[in-house]
Amino acid sequence: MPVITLPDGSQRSFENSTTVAGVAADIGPGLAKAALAGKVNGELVDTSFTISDDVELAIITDRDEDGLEIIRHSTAHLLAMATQDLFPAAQVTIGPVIEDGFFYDFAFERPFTPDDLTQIEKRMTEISKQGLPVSRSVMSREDAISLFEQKGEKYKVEIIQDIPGDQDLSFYSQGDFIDLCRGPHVPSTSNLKYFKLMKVAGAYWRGDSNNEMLTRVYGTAWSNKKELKAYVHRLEEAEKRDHRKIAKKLNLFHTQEEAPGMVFWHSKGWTIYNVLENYMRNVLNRQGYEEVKTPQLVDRTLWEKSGHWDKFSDMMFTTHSESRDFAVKPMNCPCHVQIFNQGLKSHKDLPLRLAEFGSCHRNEPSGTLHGLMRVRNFTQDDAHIFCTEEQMQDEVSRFIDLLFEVYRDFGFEDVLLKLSTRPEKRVGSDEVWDRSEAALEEALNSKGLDWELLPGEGAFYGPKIEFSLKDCIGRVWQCGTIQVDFSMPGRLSAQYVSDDQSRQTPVMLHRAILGSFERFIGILIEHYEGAFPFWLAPEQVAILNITDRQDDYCQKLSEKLQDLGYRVHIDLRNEKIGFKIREHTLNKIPYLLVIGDKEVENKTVAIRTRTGEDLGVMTLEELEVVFQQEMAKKGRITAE
RNA sequence: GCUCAUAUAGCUCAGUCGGUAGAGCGCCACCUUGGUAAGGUGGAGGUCACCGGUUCAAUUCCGGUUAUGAGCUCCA
Repeated sequence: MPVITLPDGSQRSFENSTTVAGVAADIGPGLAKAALAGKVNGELVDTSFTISDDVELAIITDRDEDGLEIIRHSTAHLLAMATQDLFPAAQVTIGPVIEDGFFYDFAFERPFTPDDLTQIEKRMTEISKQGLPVSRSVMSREDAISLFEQKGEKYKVEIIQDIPGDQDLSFYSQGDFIDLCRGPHVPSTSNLKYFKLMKVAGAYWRGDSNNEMLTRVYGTAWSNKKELKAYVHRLEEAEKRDHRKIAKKLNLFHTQEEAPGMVFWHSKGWTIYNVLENYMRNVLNRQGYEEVKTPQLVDRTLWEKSGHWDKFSDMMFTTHSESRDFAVKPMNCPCHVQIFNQGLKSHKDLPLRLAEFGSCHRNEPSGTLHGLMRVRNFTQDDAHIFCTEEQMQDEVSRFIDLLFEVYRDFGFEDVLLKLSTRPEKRVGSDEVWDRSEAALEEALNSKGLDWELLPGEGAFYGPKIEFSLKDCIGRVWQCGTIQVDFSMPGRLSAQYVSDDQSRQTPVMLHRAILGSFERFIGILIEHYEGAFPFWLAPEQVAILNITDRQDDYCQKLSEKLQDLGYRVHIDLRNEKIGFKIREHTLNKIPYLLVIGDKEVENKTVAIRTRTGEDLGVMTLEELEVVFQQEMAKKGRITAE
């Protein structure tokens, strides 16, 4: 006689064992219809789950986050069923839930076309309308293997064979479709109504590029029509933020076939770049970094010594002169060690922080290039900190503080942190890896930061923390990083004299805050949707005359503001004021100064923002105050 | 690098079931001197990405190349 405790604390008792669906029906017919699954003592189960003991139970509907996830998971099954209905030769593999939707990977003799997707989606709707019951069953491994072998589903057989242990496996079927799955699933295909297939793509079996490529179908699913529509709308809005589109409109940069993965910076984009570089230069100087500059072309032998040639030679651009091989530098660190190695260093010189805005080239695979986010020629706000092992922790900690301080200047509050640990292919002893991983982890934990562990994702020479930001459609891009390196200083013979006169090898920390200027600017464009805050805007203020009677005044005003260090766009064209305002507003210039006879007479400016706000008329002195406040604020979100 | 898709004027895009192309915006000239998101008139501008094939004829069909886009793999 089970007693069931519901989330609100109320209890219901039943004569005999019942099911989740039974409890829902007991509460009310509305809930019975809406129930998608249950949560029994914190564990998600199907509505058909039998309850015979006293339990805590929550009925899951499409209003719960868990409910939405179940809908997406079940929709992936619906997709697989529809696909096999239409293309019986297609083999099923995996179909997980992802952010905003799901996908399913199929093995088929040819990739699906957009037309196929339309057909599949139509079939999914039909199956949904049939309201096929979804039922769970349990099979032994042997039975499961023979069943799927008989069906010719060799990928499923492989998956089943890889599940460890001898426990029975659960299966879900709807109509004559059956799939291996842990579940839970919705009780009926009629619970799946608001979905849309989004795109086809290739994906490697088991994520390994040595394996065959499968056809992946992406879809999205929601609990109601409104949410589905909102999602589609959100995607359309995000597309407008695409940095490649905005860059064209605002004339920031372009790329062309002759230089794939490299950027032709136009004047306006390059202005932003320079503002960023000078900003970082100031930040780093204040933090005790020394700026250096090292060669673009360096003899192959240095890259062999550093270990990079071994791992990355095929991704380096090389050139040849006077019977020597050179590589265009893919990174700055070996060069910085060369500077460190000039002159005997003392422990009193540490930590020594060498910074360089070094332009690097990497021959990234063509398929990975992406606007400004992934390029073949980029410049990092790169620096290497040479320090003792004792100093390492403090340097890492100081760096993290600095990074967050810098990010706040751009209004970034949402930063994803990841700690990547030792990969299979690596240099250095396990003991050294233990210590460096612990140092990074401790630095994160001591600040109480949330972070994600990525086992095996570290660089070959050491573990790293990555600081990532999201682009307009939620893709995550790594920007900042700090990496511990116990190996390269030794490989390149870096040494210092310790306080006991012995020669020691320093630890090297590789670190960048913005990461590549290219990528960071890409993120900034999307973050601000092209409306850069005053301190970053390529043109900060536009001066517009009403008629040519005000030309002289406008010229003098422009010179004055330029002398004060502001970036001025002066527009004395013979156009109507409305036309000019529209144009410069669309170009997202933060402030527009309108100058007519009245302003000339009173030595004032009429000021208007790009958001259409009229700030009235003010003197040059008052204007300066406005501008100074803007400069000081940078891109910070003022918390009030 | 892999899979699929795409490539037409400076930009956004239409079009040709095979007979060498069009719109809007922008650009140029002239008129207009106009007070807060588009004044008027006229004009110029394209080897339809590149290389081959089929054809009397290819921007259009087919193949290849390059670049771009989405995803996968990779990212010192």
